[in-house]
Amino acid sequence: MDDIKHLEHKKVTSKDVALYAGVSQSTVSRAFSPNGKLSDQKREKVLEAAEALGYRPNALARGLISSQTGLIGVVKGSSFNPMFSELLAKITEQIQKAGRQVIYYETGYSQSIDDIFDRILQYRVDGIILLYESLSSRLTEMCKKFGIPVLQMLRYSMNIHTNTILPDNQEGAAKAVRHLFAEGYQSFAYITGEMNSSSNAERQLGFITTLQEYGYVDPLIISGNYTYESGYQAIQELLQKSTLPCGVVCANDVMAMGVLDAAKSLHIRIPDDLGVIGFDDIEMSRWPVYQLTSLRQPTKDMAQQGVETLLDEISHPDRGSCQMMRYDFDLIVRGTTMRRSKKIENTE
Amino acid sequence: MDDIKHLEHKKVTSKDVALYAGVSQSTVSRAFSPNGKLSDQKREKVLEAAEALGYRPNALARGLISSQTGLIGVVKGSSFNPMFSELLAKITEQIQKAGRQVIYYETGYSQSIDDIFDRILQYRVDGIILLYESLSSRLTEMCKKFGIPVLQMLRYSMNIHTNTILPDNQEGAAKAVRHLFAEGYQSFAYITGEMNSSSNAERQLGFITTLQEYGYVDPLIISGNYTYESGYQAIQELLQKSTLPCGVVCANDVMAMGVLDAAKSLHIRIPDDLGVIGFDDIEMSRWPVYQLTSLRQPTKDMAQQGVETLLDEISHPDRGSCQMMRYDFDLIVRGTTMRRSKKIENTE
DNA sequence: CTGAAAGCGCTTACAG
DNA sequence: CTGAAAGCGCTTACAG
Repeated sequence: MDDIKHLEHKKVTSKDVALYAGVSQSTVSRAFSPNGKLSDQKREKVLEAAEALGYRPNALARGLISSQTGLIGVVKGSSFNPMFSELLAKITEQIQKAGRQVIYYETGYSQSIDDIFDRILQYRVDGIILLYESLSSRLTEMCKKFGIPVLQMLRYSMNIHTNTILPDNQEGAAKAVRHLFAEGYQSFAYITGEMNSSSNAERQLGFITTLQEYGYVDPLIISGNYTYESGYQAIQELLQKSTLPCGVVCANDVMAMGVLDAAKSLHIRIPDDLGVIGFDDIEMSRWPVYQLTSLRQPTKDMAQQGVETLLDEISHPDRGSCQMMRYDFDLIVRGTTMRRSKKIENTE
Repeated sequence: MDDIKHLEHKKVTSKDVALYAGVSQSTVSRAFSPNGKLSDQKREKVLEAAEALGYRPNALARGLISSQTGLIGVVKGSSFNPMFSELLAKITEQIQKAGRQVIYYETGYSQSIDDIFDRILQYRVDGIILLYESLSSRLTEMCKKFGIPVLQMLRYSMNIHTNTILPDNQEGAAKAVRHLFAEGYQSFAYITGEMNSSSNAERQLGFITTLQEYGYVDPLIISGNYTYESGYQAIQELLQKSTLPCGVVCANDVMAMGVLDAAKSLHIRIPDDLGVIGFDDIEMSRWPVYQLTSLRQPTKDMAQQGVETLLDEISHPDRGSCQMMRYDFDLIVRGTTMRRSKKIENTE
């Protein structure tokens, strides 16, 4: 029993450390405060005592009194897309680096986003990041009332004024079209993602308007839903309504792979008869069997800039900024579109 | 200016609500406590006032006094494997359902796991879940001192006594071998994952011991590292050292896909000449081009049981349990191994 | 440079 | 059933 009691010095407080070090409790507090002024001598004494007792300042008590909890609420929309996990990882990294913590929520299960916000606000987070999840005006209002900055990432909500970070979907699609054009395709098609996705809408718009610049009106649009199966099936409609060779832009990589696999089974030559581009540049795009040309989101930049912007707003609550920041896709060119470049290579 | 001040009734406390409702502050507190006894009449009054003022109890103050913060620290090892993201999602779901919050950390970046634990402990979490991350004995000791229960998932640390949840890797590999045997393969190979992975070690062991039961000693083991490329290359060694037909067990699906793609390029017939099984049952395994037989981890059960076990330990800190819980893989049979069953189908 | 004291927003015995 | 009061573990003016 004595042993156990000896081990159980769990709840060590600044008072205990003060007693042990022979200083006041305020001095202990100062030793652990970033901006606490203290003589080096005393600080060392306190730190030694703290070390000996296994003391760690209680972040809750700290947060309660200083009204900075160090907590950032991160709410992720539920989705199978690995890009979101990647972005979550990078956001987490940035927040950790800044000495803050992520309090994490995922929507789409039992909890509605309203319930989640209710909880987040109870924990008095310093700020909130929404990852692929949209914000209602009611919630925006609530955050404003509580003075909590919000950052939206990857999703755009109409009439909601918060800082927002998005890839430049329209320009990404434009890059895709220009590339296909440069490779010599003269017929074009776009396979859509889900209809309620703002990313899809912007990509489709970019596809259409860029083709208009080249004099193509009313290009072929085939309905998909971001799944492999929908890409696999899209090829039928494509063959009916378009002539080969054709350049196809898919709203994501997974669909593009469906297109490629279906095309192979029909002995359609890639990239000669069919050029294919996807969005996201997922890991598989590099695989020898696919060699898929794709548009990659600059997740690292977005995460970095996003966290920086949020932290900036936290330290300057006065300026209620609401910028929309767009980030360019990188076009990663691979075998599924290298029609002309390949030919040149071959004839050299 | 008046407008702004009017909007800025941010920090509403229980005191404000008490004043508004004409009751004492303790009464307000009771109205929001799960086990606070209060007359329905007063409760209603308080809830109305709270609603009117936009009051939310401060979880930090609550945690400070009740020494239950409602926070569960979740630490995920950095990895590209989408299975971990899936498990994270399901763990998060369970924790949310239980009315607690996830405070999330990811290792592998700048932060060492020691630093992460330092932060976690400052936030006085009620418990910690380690997801594919191993625990040192120093940290285990520390958590014990603080009285914080720890659950390990997907990784086994020697001599570390905490509750642990793992898939039954050895039995999973055994299932794979038995299935290949039933499908008529008489030659076998295993392609390994990374050497420091306990999952790989267990799967390899299951592969070898099960074959021994069938009288096969010293089966072919080919080195891989969980990547597509390593699977793609493994086929060369396989063709040199084994005879077709051969049944191949791969330590994960991604490698299995490398094997399949390489085999196709060499015109090896699947499943007649080569049977292939992977682990994880990732989304792509279902794709028509792969139709990969795979072993699926019961992530939902593991998440459910894991969170339940942890919460149980939190409410009963006395019994310092340290169980190892194993979960069976489900064998999902698809085209890459249906040798005999396929033949039967064909001849019918 | 340091200590005594007030207070952050709650919960919970303790009375009545 | 309800209120007054103590206290959770800190930070931070306020003195000295």
